Amino acid sequence: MEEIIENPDFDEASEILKEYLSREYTVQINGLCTVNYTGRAASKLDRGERLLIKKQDSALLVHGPDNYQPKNWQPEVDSFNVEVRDESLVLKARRRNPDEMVEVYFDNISLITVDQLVDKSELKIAGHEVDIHESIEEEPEMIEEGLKVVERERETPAGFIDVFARDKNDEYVVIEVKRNPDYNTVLQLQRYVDEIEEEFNGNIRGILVAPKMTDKVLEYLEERDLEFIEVAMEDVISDYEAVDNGQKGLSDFDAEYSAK
Amino acid sequence: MEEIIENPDFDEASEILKEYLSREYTVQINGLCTVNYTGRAASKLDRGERLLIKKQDSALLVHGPDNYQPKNWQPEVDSFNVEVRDESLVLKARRRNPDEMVEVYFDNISLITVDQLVDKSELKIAGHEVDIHESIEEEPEMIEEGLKVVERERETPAGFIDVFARDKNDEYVVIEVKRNPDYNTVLQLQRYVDEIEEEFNGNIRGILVAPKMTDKVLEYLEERDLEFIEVAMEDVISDYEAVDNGQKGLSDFDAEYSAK
DNA sequence: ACTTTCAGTTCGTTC
DNA sequence: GAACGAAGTGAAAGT
Repeated sequence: MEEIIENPDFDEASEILKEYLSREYTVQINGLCTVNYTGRAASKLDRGERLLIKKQDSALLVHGPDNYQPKNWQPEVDSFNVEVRDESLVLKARRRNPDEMVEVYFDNISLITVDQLVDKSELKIAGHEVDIHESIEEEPEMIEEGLKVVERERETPAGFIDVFARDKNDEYVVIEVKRNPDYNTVLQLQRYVDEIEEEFNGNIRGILVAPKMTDKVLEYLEERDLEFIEVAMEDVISDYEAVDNGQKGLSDFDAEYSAK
Repeated sequence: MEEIIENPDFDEASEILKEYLSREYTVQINGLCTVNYTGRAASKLDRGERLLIKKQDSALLVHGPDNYQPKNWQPEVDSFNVEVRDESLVLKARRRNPDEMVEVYFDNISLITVDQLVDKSELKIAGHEVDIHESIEEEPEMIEEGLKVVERERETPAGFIDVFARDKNDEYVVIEVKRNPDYNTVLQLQRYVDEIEEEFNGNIRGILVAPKMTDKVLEYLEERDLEFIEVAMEDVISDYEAVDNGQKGLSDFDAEYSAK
């Protein structure tokens, strides 16, 4: 921990910020401030107590007391500017491309901490659409008995078909995989089926594979004689093990106290 | 500032966390940890130094040293659990609906701060799609000389038309507004035009209005004899004033030092 | 560098 | 509560 400063005056704060903002340090500022944003859109945030975080890659976050997402942010700041003016400390963070700026006017700063975090680890996520593709390719029978994958990412004039297969009767099957299927997914699948029917001059089955489904989308599918197969997320992430202590499921949780 | 504790041992940390996690305090923890997530998907994050934030509405964030977005999160935690086990402090945050859990295993904690932030202010944003709609309605000639709005949100079997208007020759015009237009936007507009042409039995103009455009989407438009009008974001947010000191644009920024 | 597609999307509004 | 669409979407992969 490089610096921990409680209730700094603006001159002191300004000095610290100028020293650390543009370098690879994680800077946290708790304070009372107003915030303006101009760029792709425009926003203003009236006076309130907030937590500012400047990360080591120059990303800037303005967090309020609630909501998991920041009130304001800047994914990448090209230049910081700090000055003391009219009884307030002004922090400006600008980036080009797109040209946008976040301006923070501090009325009071209760805490500044400066730290250098070391974290080379990567976040590995299982359960994406691509994982479902792979599961199907490894184990086509999870979709349907007798199914054989012919080709993946087959190109048609309407785009790329996720999985192209043959069923147990040796008929062609077009499979579209979606994590969150909607009306457009159905239209897409229909377009693929139309293309393949034209190419092979016959009736082709179209199957939408997804971990969840809504009544409305199911209706659209049935209107077009398309099919739906549900895949359980557990099947997709089954080979996935948590890092520590075999914490694999949600079962061994014994709540001691509850939030809110 | 309620608490600032440097390098607490696990028992001390555990005590503080149990006291404040489930109450309306903002808790920040800097420390070395691994993180697992299980729920809608599954993820694991190997050992690294990170910043954890528990907000006053029980939202939980796990931030790494870079990237504006959190590595792991929980928008709303229903129950926290803290225990010291095998030389590590384990923090579990679970929510139901969807049922998911974030588990954090601390190997070391360098700082815990507890604060109560007061912020009732609302974030006001200008420049959304609805703002473009309103600008058109107030000043249709920003799109084209002689344009008159006939109806907004006109219903067709294909969905709702953003703006339905007549041009200076009294011909009907279908206007689709999009902040980030893509291929689907073009298809949508085409569907609306088809519907209106059927209803009025004649040729109808279709215009896509957007603050930006890509070459590819423009091609799609031209292939279908649809038109594109660019609106400047400045026109949409022109009546918008920043909170302090008349900071309206990006012009008065004088960089003192640059980031990265 | 631009385009396209997905996301533990999230976050609204509306029905 | 489900459904539909927008986001200062962001991020990644392909071109």
